[in-house]
Amino acid sequence: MKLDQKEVAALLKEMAVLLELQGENPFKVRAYENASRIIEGLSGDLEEMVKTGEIMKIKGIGSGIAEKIKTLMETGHMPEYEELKQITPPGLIEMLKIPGMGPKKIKAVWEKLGITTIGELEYACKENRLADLPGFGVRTQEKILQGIELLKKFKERHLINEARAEAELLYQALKDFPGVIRSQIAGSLRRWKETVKDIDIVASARDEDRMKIMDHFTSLPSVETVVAKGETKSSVVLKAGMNADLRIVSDEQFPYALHHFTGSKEHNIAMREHAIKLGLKMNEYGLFRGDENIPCKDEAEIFHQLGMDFIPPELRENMGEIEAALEHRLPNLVTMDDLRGVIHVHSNYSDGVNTIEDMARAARELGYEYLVLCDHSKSTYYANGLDEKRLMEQHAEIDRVNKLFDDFQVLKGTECDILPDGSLDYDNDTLALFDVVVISIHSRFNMTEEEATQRIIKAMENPYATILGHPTGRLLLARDGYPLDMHRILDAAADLGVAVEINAHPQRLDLDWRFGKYAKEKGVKLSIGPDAHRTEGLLDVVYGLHIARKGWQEKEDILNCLSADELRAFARRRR
DNA sequence: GCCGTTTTCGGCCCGACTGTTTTCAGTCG
Repeated sequence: MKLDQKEVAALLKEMAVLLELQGENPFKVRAYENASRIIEGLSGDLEEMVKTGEIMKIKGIGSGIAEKIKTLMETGHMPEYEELKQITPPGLIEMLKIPGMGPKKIKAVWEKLGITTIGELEYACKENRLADLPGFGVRTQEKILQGIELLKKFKERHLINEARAEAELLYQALKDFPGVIRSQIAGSLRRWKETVKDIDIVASARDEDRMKIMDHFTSLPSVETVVAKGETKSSVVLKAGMNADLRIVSDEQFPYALHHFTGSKEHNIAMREHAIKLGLKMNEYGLFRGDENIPCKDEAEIFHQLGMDFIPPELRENMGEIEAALEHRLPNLVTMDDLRGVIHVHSNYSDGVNTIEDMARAARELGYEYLVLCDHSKSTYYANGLDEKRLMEQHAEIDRVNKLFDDFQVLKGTECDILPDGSLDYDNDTLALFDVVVISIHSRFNMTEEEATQRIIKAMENPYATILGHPTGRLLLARDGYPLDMHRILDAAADLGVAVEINAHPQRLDLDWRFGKYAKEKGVKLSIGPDAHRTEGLLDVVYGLHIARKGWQEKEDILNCLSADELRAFARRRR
């Protein structure tokens, strides 16, 4: 039975949830959560590592979990998991999503009242049956009902561009409000996670100003309901359907609070464990030796006090960044200023809104040196893909536009479809006309993992393929990608010298950043592509850039950092 | 369940807020 590491990771995560609902030792629960994350981010052959026992050398995986993974990979079963699954009604897992319902309360309503679904829970609240349980009361009951309402009304996660827009509104309303000294957006938004659950903002102020800032925050026009309101922390639900938290600390405490609320939780735990090793204590208010705070004026000083280089927020996922910071081998992450060209945009020759000239002017305006125009190929008839005849017209238009500038150029590219059998949508004579060929899948999503992986590898073997576009085809919060063995794809990309796209559209962000380190280890070049269908879409590059940073990418790893001529040469060298 | 520059046992990050309690448990991040 073949299980990939994603499936093993998912099973370990679920194991953690099941154990938690059984009231197991919280540290045991954490052990499973950690193991899940480690396996998910593992680069290397999991099956091999399990077989050789190599896996136990990784911090966080001991004999117990290693043994369970071994059994799972050999037999396809994990008896402990299956037993727990047997005795745990699935509705209990759903209940964890209700704000205010944790494992203890769920266990209580299950054991005392026999409640196993959210529907039953809602009914029981309305019948006033929860109020008499020990540790519960009328207020608890109301809160749970409210939580169920919120759950029904709002999605759990939000796209990064939508959350950033809301966060920016709150931040603008707060940053110059009287009494606010420093303020910043923190949380997963600052770490540039591809989707976010809520918005976190940290501010500093004098004690006597705090309450009026909280009053201001909780009564902003985008706020729908106030969930909690205290002197240091307030929590609201926005009309846009997401939660937002504001924390206020003193200005001396601001750097520590900013670090704390930037997270991730896993990163913070690991940081504190490291602090303890140095005889220090760390929390959101300071870095303490005994009772004495070690003063730090910004985040960088906190890291330096702990013997580390500054860790950029994107890397704070406890996926090796702390060790790297201690050994002074953090990557020098790629920046917006390093990007010289925009790769992968559409024009009105296929399904874009704007003309080639519009797109070129907009890209030039943003400071880029070149644009790689990649309209669709002939099979994507729904997107007005170009047949050979219209392609010639388009190339003539590109030549015309290129005469308009002496400091900017449009390169001839295509987003050429990968057909179901892995061949490309243009013949090689036609492909030879392009400077850059992006190849992507837009049809037949329902293949098996093996078929889809083969299909893509075969397409990459074509010597005219330059970049694999949006490799999984996922649409965040809407559609999973087709199943792929991404490690094999990246291995093949490395062998063949094909680059892989980080599609920067906020609904894609595909290649997933979790594969960034693996791609880097293998020497696969990545390309940041906004996939823009109108001039405004060029701004999406920023999302792709930060996803690249999250995947540990440096300037040398990114195709967009090449000059136009270097990019042409990159494409030519495998023809 | 994991881990060890005191340790193979006894710890395991830390604090705010809420609601149920008269000093604390549960949840959340």
